[in-house]
Amino acid sequence: MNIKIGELARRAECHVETIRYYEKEGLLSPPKRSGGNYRLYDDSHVERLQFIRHCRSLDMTLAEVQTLLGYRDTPAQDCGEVNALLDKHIQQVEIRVEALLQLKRHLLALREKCSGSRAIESCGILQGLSDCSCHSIPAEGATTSFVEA
Amino acid sequence: MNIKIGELARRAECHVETIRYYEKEGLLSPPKRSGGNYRLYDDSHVERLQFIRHCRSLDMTLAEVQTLLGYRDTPAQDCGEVNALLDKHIQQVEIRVEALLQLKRHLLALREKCSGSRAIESCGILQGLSDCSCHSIPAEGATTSFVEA
DNA sequence: TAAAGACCCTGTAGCTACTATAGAGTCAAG
DNA sequence: CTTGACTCTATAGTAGCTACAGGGTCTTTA
Repeated sequence: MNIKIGELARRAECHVETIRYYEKEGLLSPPKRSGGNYRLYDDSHVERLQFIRHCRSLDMTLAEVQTLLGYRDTPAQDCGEVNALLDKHIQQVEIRVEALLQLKRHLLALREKCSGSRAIESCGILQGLSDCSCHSIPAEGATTSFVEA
Repeated sequence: MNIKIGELARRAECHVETIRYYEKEGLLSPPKRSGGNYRLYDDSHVERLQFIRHCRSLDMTLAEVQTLLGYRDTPAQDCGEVNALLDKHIQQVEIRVEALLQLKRHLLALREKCSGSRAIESCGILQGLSDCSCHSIPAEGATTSFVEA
């Protein structure tokens, strides 16, 4: 079974460019090529790419995905480290949720400061934004980035 | 009152490079220079930069900050649009929180699949990650990025 | 046989909001 | 006069792609 990159992309629901990017980053090993220099994939590539995309949809970094792929590739070990990686990832998500809820509280407090259609000069929101008394910066590790659809 | 960029950075609690970056991006207008070509700032710059940093700590994009600065610079208007911008921003935060909670549910479900220290081959988590049946991609606009401390 | 269209190739630049260098110049204190 | 703290510009890097440009390949149809 030899499929070209477009078909692989369709089966894993991702862009062709993303596949080439993963190859460049070492998550997918360079596949064999056709006479016309087209990349040729088989079922194992489909499965591996789906694994990667699934991890990405769970918001893991490519480094985390690399680690998991490494575990997959050495089946002799036990999977305690897989569990640990996932636990750590869940914890990071929890931290982000907390940071976002804190952020929302700040935004709502700010929004309270102006409810009407006042003149810009007396707008409580703009004034609140100039006031730096609550200038707290969210905790580190609070950064998110999601795979796009 | 003429302060140099380092002092401005100290007062707004941000990096010198960030200030130069904001100038390049048009959020701060180029200040006057000293004989030795040093940037010289005054109180209005301090206030404007604090405004920007406050907005950033609330996770607004630089484009949103630009818009708010624009409103500030035209005090004749009323501030209905300021309220609208903030409402939209709050809504985006809510969407992100929901996406993250959904993500956490997925991760916890995955984590349930393996609790022991089994051999890698039979690890339920790695198997779950290969299975693409729940391959849902988080909603757009779910991306977060925070100002770092 | 030729041309059109769909697909593929490499390489590079762009996105956000900075951060981090390199290599040079300025300025005040000792 | 030298040291050290500060500043300047310009450029490259971060994550994870995405979007070209400028070509080549393959299949189908006229």
